Formats: sequence, structure tokens, C-alpha cells
Amino acid sequence: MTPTRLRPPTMADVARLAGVSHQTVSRVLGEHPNVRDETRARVLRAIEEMGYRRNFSARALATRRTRTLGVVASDTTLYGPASTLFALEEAARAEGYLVSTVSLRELTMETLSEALDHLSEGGVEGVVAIAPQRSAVDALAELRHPFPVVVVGGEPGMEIPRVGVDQHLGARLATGHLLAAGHRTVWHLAGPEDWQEAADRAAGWRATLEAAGVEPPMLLRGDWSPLSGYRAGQELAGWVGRGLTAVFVANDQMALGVLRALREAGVRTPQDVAVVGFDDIPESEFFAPPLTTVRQDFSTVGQRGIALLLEQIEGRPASDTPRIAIEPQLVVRASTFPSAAQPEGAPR
Amino acid sequence: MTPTRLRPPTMADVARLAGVSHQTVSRVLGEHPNVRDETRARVLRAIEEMGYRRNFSARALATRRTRTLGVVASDTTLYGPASTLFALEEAARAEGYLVSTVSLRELTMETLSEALDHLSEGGVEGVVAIAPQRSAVDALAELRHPFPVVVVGGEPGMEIPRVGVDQHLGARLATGHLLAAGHRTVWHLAGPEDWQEAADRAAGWRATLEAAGVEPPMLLRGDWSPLSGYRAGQELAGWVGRGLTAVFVANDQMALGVLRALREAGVRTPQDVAVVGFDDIPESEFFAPPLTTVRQDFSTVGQRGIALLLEQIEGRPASDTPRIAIEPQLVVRASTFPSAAQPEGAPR
DNA sequence: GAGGTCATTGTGAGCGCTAACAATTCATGG
DNA sequence: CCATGAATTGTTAGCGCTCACAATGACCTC
Repeated sequence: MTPTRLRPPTMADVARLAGVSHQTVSRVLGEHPNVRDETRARVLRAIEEMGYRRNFSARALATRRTRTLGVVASDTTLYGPASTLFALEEAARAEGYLVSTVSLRELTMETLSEALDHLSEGGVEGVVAIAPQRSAVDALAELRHPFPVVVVGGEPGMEIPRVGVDQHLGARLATGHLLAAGHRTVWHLAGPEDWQEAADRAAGWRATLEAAGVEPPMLLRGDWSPLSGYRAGQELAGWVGRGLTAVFVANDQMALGVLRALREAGVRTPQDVAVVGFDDIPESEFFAPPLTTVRQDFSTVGQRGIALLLEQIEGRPASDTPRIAIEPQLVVRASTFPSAAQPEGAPR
Repeated sequence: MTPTRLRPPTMADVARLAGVSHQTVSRVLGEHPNVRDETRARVLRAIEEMGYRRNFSARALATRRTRTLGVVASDTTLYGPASTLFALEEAARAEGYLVSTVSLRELTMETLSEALDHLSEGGVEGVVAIAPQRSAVDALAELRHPFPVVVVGGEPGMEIPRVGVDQHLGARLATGHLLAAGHRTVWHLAGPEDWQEAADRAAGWRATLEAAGVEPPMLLRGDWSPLSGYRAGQELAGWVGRGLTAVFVANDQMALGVLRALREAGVRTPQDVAVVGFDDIPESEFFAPPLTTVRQDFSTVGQRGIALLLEQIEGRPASDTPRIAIEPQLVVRASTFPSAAQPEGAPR
């Protein structure tokens, strides 16, 4: 009966079948109030019958809105970025936006520029950049883009609106926890110099020690990987018995390497050396021993990030602060207290 | 000088400035060969000067192509899905496509349906579903969608084109490795029943034992989490001395839990019990002891998945097999051989 | 030097939708 | 019973681009 059509049905086709004008179909779909119930029902039936779907491109062209946001990220297989990405997408979808992602192997001026171009070609209305490295943020500030950009991470003083977990506070929690447990001083294995988060955590660690009147010991550096933690752990093991009793490691993966190095060197955790990590990756609870660490609320990061971006896109009433710091939380486990050496039946 | 414009410049604006027709601008942008060099240069200069960017929606409307693909995924903070997602996006971008992602907390008929609707509204030309659960694949088969779909994972016999790592082979490699090392039998801690990968790995394990004339021991089940591995590990520890000397665990995270439970029970790995995992997450190398495991090549999965989808979208010459199985690789570490107990200087 | 070919550029008609406005219908009150 | 205005529906223009085709002119060939 119905002629076989190669093209998907258009609004006009639906209108014809329902015996109305295409504009009425548009009104039904747009949930415009001034449509008679009987008409609306007829249109909906026609839509159903033809399996009609509004054409995205035509709609976007007419409204000048694509309702699509872009996200630029790197290291998306790491827990932190992956969690942030997930949270951003979920928050955007809740607002009715689609998210197009570009995942980079490394964030340089060039790859970032290409990523923004690619997203721009894709008609995004705004972009969230998960840019934990300072260099990336700098690049972002220099690059011209025809849409608003929000940064997750980044440094406090920068121009671009940003959202992030308060890394400084997290480091203070971790370091303070160790001092409160009676340790005279706390060593620190930091992340790569170029990373803002690494810098903030190191600064928080230093500030806490100085506030307690303690001279900060030598700072070690890793690259976030378990291997770099393992190597630093070997070095740290050499300082046991010479004032080293506690280490604050800038992320959980490196802490894993530290734990292993200490164990191999015959150093017991937490009896000889207490260890605190950062991130609370799902595995941390099952390290040997389970790791005390700092948990970040990525879900909130995602929501606030999207909210900040939509403020600019939709001209929503801007919140007072375009720089949002979210509070992290200390999770205490056996790596700092022997009493928690056994995992509970149903942990956390 | 230039009048301040609220709207971004259009092709017509550029054409006017360059003293050509809008069609010539389109030709320059489309890299059409028949444009005089001098004209092309003039147009490019005008584009540069005005900061012109082609309007995505108008282009998509005229060409009936959005060059956007959708990806539906779940558990995107896990290593496997995150890696797959990354690989898919990278492969799609290499082909000039944009990727819109929907990350679900759980894959049910309802959430999947909503996800496909959301992507459909966003004008995607095709979708890759990372659907490791059987139920999800079933739901996908029932759902109507106006675009081609490719599944990553899924069961071998299904209708929808699929790509995936050969889980059965991976399990055979793992189990065979243990048998070759002299173990009489191999126990198995499987993943959730609903997961196709879990079923395939269990089947591969069973097949290898049966081929060796060994009666497979009782099968244990976990939910991929370290905690479930820990619990299973406690149970496994009870069988040591009664024929249990080797365990093939269906993923690395559960293996982490198993290792811990064994250690706490005073069982040594690998001297008393050898353990093999699956996935080769970055941490595996730093477990105590470093874990022998099966590595999956996600990058290839992504490339083949996108290729399969584009075959259908662009009507490219279809490869002979719409069901692609990629070979996994065994990575031997200390959890099965004491000789490999120390990590190398610069492990791969 | 007429006719033909090719390279180059321009013209006009949509793509399928929404926005603005015009037209129609219907209820209401004087 | 007609004026008045609100509710409902239709009509007409674009949105900014690409495609098909037409037009122009340069360059050959015989």
C-alpha cells in the first residue's frame, strides 16, 4: 500500500497523513500548548505509523543549536579521567545534551588544537577540557575557539572558568592524618612536575608540615605509574630507620609500587612505614595492605563542570564563582592503621 | 572597519569578500581540483581574515551526512571498556568521524533503548555497542533503530555484526600454560553468568582440561570485583593440599583479591598455587607477585569495529566475515613462575 | 576562423526544519 | 446577532550549505 520510500519520512509526509500542516506536526513535537487534543492524537498516530524521527541537522540549522557539547581528554583509561568523563557525559545527558569526545594520547598544543578543530567542525556549542597538565591549560588559553570552554583541573589563577577537586585540601587531609597518628614527619612522592594536581598536592603537603613546624624532607617524583612508585619505594626504603615512618604518595597507582618495594625491602606497612595514597581507585581496598587514600567526588565535578559551561552557552544566571573547588574525603584503611588490617565483610 | 557582526560569517560573506560566488568557496573548502590557484588563494585569505568556519548543520542537512557515530557503553571506568572506548574514538576520528558517547550505569532494555533514542536524536549514522552482557545483546537485537549497529563482545551466533577478542582462545592459552607447567588440573574463578566473556572464558578453560583428559573441578563465580575475588580466594585456600595448585581467574581485578586471600591464608604464590588472570591491566605487573595474565588488543578491536560499521554506512566493500575474533596474548609473570619474581628494569 | 573541448565559475533549487506572521475558527458578551 | 479576542491552524521565509546544471572563456584542432 504505502509506497516504498528510500528516504526516511519527513515532517511533511507525516503532516499529509495526519491531514494537517507540517507546522502543526512541529508544534506537537515541540509540545506547544495550543494544539487541540484530537489533532495532537492524530499527529502522534501518524508519527507512530510512519516511524517518523525529526531530522537532527535540519532542526539544528533552523534553531542554530546543536545541543552537543565536546569533551577533550587524555589518559582516559586511568581511573580519574575515566570517572570525570563518565560524570560529564551523564550530567550533559541529563540536561538534554549530546557529548562528543576526543581522547588524546598526549596533550600538546598541536593535538589540543586539532581536537578543538575537530569538535568545532562537529558543531559543538561548548567544550569541557580535562586538562590536568599546566602546559595543556596554557595551550588552551592561547588557542582561539568559537565556543566557550571550561577546564577540569587547571591552576587556580587562570582566566578560563574551571572546576576541580581541592587538591590542596586533599593533601592536607592526608598529611594531617599521618601527623595526627604521631608521625614526626611525612615524606612525599609527588606526580610529574607539569601536572597541576601534582603541584597542588605537593603544596598542600608542604603547607601542612610547615604549619606543624616541621621541615619538609626531600621530595621524590614519579610519573603516576606503579613502576615509578616502585623505584621511589626502593629509595624510600633506604631512609627507614633514619626518620622515615610515613609517606604520602600522590596517587594510588604509585602507592601500589611503593608498597611492593617496601615489602621486598623487608619494611612492614604500616608498622614500620605508614602509606597514604590519593584517588581511591577500586583496587586500593585490596592492596597489601589496603590503602588509606583520598577520595574525589567525580560525579559532582561533572555536574558542576556542565553547569558552568551551560551558564555560558545558554546565558543562564551565572553562579558567583567561575572557579569551583570540590572537597575531597579521606578514606582510612590498613596502610596507616594496623587495626584495620582485615577487610570488612562488605567494605565501604 | 569591518562591521561588527553578531552572527558568525557565512559562506556568502566570504564569497563577497573574495569576489567570487559562494559555490567557489565551497569548492575550495571541498578541495575540488578545478579551481584556479589564484582564486583559491584569494578565497583562503578571505576565510582566514573573517575567521570563517563551515556550518556543521547546514552541511549535514545538504549532504544528508552527519559524519557522527554513536557509542553505547557501560562500566567505562573499568580498564577493558575504557580501553575499547578510547580505541573506538581514535579509529573513528582517523576516518574523519565524530563520536558521541552514552555511558550507562547498567545495560537494561530500558537504558539501552533510551541511549539509542538519544543518539538517534543526535543524528548519528551508526552505533557501536560495547555490550558484554548477554541480556544487553538480546535487548539490542529486539530494539528497532534507524541505523546500523555493531556489537563489541556479544555471543558468536548472533545476528548483529560483532567484533571481539577471542575469549575462548585466551582461556585456552591461560589454562594450557598452567597445564604445561606441570599442574595436574586448573581451577577457575569465572565472571558473572550473564557476561558473554565470562561464559567464553569458562568454556575455553573447560575445553582445555577436557582435551587433556582432566575432569574440570568445581567452578567458582565472582562479579569481576577484587572483593569477590578475595572471597573466592578464601574458599580456594581451603582446597590447597587437596589437589589445588593452579587457578585461572577470569580477570585481573578478581585475581588481585585471590592473591590477597591466599597470602593471608599462608598460601604462597606461585610456589603453592599458581595464578593467571585476564586483561593485563597496568597494575597487574605490580601485584604481589606480578601477575601472569592474558592481554587483549583493544586498539585492533576499535579499528575493526569502526571498519565494520563504516562498511554498512558507506557501503564499503564488505569484508567476508562480519564476525571478527582478535587473538589475545599470554603475558607470563611471576605468579606462575618464581623465576620471574623481580620486575624487569623497564617492563614493557 | 569555425567548431569543439576542457577548465573554471556562476546560478538556482532544494535539504527538512522552525519562526514569524496571517488566517481561520470558536466562544463570549453586549 | 455581530463585534471582540483568544485559541487553533496554515502560509511563507529563511537557516547555510551542496548538488546539478548552465554559462563563460581559454585553448586546440583541422
